[in-house]
Amino acid sequence: MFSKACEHGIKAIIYIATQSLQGQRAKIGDVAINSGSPGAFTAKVLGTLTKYNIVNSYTGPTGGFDMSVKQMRQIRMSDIVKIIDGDNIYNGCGLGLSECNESKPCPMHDKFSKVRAGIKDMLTKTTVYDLAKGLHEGKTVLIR
Amino acid sequence: MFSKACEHGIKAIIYIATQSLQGQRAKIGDVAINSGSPGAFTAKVLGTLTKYNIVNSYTGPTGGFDMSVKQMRQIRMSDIVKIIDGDNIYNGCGLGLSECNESKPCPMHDKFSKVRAGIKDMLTKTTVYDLAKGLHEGKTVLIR
DNA sequence: AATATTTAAGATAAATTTGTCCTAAATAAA
DNA sequence: TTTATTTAGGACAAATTTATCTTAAATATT
Repeated sequence: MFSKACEHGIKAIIYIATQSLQGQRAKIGDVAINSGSPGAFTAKVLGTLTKYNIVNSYTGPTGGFDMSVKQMRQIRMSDIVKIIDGDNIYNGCGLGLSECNESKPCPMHDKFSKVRAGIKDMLTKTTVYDLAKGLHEGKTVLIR
Repeated sequence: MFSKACEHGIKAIIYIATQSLQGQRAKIGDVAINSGSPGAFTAKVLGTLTKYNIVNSYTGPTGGFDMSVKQMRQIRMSDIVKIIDGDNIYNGCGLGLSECNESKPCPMHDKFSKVRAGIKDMLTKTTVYDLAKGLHEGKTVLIR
């Protein structure tokens, strides 16, 4: 469904958000340990997300990553997925055709587009804050 | 969503089914041309699907692939996807955790499992015949 | 029986994704 | 100003997926 880069990116963002809720910046090492993801790899993904103002980064001692509550509430999972994996998941053909639409559909188009709409809807309605809250309250986990 | 192997496999199966509806076996070369997929690669996927009795293969002149109408009506897209891509799409965690369930869920579990159920439902309710019919009637296409 | 045609299957190659490593740049603190 | 710490980013490596190539096995036809 999502690429590994995207999975790691999402987990990292959720962890950073929970730390930010506690007034703490998260260093990439902490992020890696607490989100169960490879540090250097995740660092690159966070670099991309920083460029898009999804998360904020700071160099030097006391540096790390953080998010404002405003960011957490505004940024939707659909934004993050789109930045990392592109929008193929929202618009792409289920059978990989370069184009596929109502007027010239692939055999799965009708049924597939409904599923896709469901995914998009779900990701669009879910903010970083929504997910960070569950983790912060101990109702969900990032590692197993 | 699906791997390339799965996309090519599904397209190939749908093409073979339409040919079978016309009483014709499809050779791998025909399949490749008419489903827009790489022949040798798709041949391997069809080899796997043959092993699982999704499709029938015959060697020698007049050989090729075909499906009975009974097969087309019984075999669901979920069967094909499971054989090629495994059942991660039905049961896997959206964030890639090795385990993820109600009692110890990842932050996306609740919302993600609904989406997954939608995908599974769609694939389970769609048979090869359903899709082959649309292609056979010229309502859908395999190449663009 | 010989031949031509087709799938089967293993080896190999190319491309993409995932992951690591190392150096540079930024910056807080001593 | 020096030092230690952290992200940034390029080069590189490993793993996986996608795709090709070649030979063997099966089989219909002559």
